[in-house]
Amino acid sequence: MEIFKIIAERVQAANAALVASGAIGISGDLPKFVVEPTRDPAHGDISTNTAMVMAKAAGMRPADLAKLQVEILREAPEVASAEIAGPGFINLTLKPAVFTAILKHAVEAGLDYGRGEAKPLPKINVEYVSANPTGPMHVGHGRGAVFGDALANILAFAGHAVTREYYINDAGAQVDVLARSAFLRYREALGETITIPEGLYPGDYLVAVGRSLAAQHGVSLLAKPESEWLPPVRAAAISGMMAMIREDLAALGVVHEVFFSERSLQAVDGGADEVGATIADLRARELVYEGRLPPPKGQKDEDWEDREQTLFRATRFGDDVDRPLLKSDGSYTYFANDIAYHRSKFLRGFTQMIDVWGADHGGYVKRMQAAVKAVTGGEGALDVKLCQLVRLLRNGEQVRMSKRSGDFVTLREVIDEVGRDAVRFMMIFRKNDATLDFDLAKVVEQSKDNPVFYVQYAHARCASIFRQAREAFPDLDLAPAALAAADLGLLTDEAEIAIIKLIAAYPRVIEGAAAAHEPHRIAFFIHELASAFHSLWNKGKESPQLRFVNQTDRKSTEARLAFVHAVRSVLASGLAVAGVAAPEEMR
RNA sequence: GUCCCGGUAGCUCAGCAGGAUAGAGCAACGGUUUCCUAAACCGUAGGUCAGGGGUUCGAAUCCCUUCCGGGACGCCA
Repeated sequence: MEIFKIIAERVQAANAALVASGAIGISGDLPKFVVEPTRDPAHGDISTNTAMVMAKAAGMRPADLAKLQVEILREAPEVASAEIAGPGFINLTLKPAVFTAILKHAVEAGLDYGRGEAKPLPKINVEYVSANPTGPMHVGHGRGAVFGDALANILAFAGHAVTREYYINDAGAQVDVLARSAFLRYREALGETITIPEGLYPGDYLVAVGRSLAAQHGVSLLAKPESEWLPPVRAAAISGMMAMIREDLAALGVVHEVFFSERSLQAVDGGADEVGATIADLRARELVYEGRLPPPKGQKDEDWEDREQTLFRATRFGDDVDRPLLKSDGSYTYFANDIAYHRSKFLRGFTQMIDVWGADHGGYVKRMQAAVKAVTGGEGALDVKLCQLVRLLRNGEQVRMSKRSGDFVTLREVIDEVGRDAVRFMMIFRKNDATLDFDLAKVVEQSKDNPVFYVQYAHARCASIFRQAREAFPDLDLAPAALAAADLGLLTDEAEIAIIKLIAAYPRVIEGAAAAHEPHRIAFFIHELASAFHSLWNKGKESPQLRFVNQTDRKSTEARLAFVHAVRSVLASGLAVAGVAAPEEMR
């Protein structure tokens, strides 16, 4: 088990014993405390604030309380010494055997080190990308795609059952516009010269759709009225766009298990009217009513038409205003469809939902969370992760992305230029809610300025050490099981100990990143580990006795190879979560 | 007018669930290569955590407020 949890249990037990013996007078639940790694090695290995958080309830001074706790904690089998410091911290120094045991475990577990125990329930639905099927993905979509994918990886690694889902917006007016644009390309494919009017999609990615329509239908669609040609053209265009999007996603290494069609929620193409059912459901619980909304404030409201409409009582669940479900023409609003969609997730057994959206949808969060609460009867929870904009740069100069002209920079172009690994790593090497500068020139640089390279290089160095060892000691068994048997107590250098502590913290980092839904923590962690490792490597230049492979010292070489194997595993594990390759060499 | 996100070193950003003296990288300056990949490392310098109140033993972190930047605001998706 993870060391921080073990110590937390020791503290818990100590507190319980003190309460039971009457030494501390607290009734009911004990206050929550934290057990965390110390930042300063002078403070020992692990520190807890338990005395400080309990002091008030116990009516004691933190120091007095800590004195009682320390006496018990000192006896714990993992603890070498325990001291009270500062305003009442309890600092624990662990026995060296604890760290060698952790390292040994990491060596044996390899890529499984840090993996969480399988959690029985609840399963989690992560919805991400969900780019409209009206064109190729751009860089902003790419950020959401990588973020969602890495988040799903972390949750899965932490032990959750995860479903990765893509919501296809194939029901709105914009897919009709797409169909009309494709129809023009169809006519073009039949030999006409076309001009694409304002308001339609000009991108030449529809040319192929037009050709295949021409091949399939010949001239037969030309004579038909729009009401007849639109459905088949729309279907062809959507499937063409989705095929293109899937290719873009594949180029990023992103794979969804479920592609969910918005259209499938409606009474079209022979489907059931799930949206209507959802509204009826809510109406039965008096969460839908007919009423009027106040006009939006601070805006010119000349266009405002005061009318009665069908509203969802979002305010009852924390939203600012009730939200319309039907447009003036009687069709469903996008929001109504979205409620039905999230209801479908709930009906499919998901109580935990995560949506990854672009930041421009921030105004939509409250109402969607309100809807999820309503539609799940309070059983479900939705977390929305907003990804901020990506600014594309080249040597510090902003690259213009003009969607109107149809020649904007696509995600695919960026991947082709700098590679999947660079795109993926950079996309999560920043908090999701901060804007991201993505410099096309910098991310292909092979230097420490480029974090992608820096981390991969550390991994390659680990591999290089093993190649070295094979030459120096041809008879040495390099299998993990054999390495784990080495005398790990020989690893006593400060830098080595510091890295072992990082390795010990990895499971905790995974758990924290999974709980907070923050993939960037993994990226920063492996970057830090890589840095510590590069540093140790260079120490070997000045101090040959610190080198990993030491021809004259078989014992220490064995121990260090085990150590390097653990470092390598953690780097590889973190890179895998990020979806980035862990290369053996980088010549 | 309301709501959401951000404001931390000259620049780009971390800061884990409130903890001990606020950390990296870049840029600047100074070092390290007969030696496992110098594609790397070490050191120096650099801060009123936007401002002001509050809660707390303790605040960059939580609450209120002001300022600045970005985004959103019925019948678009």
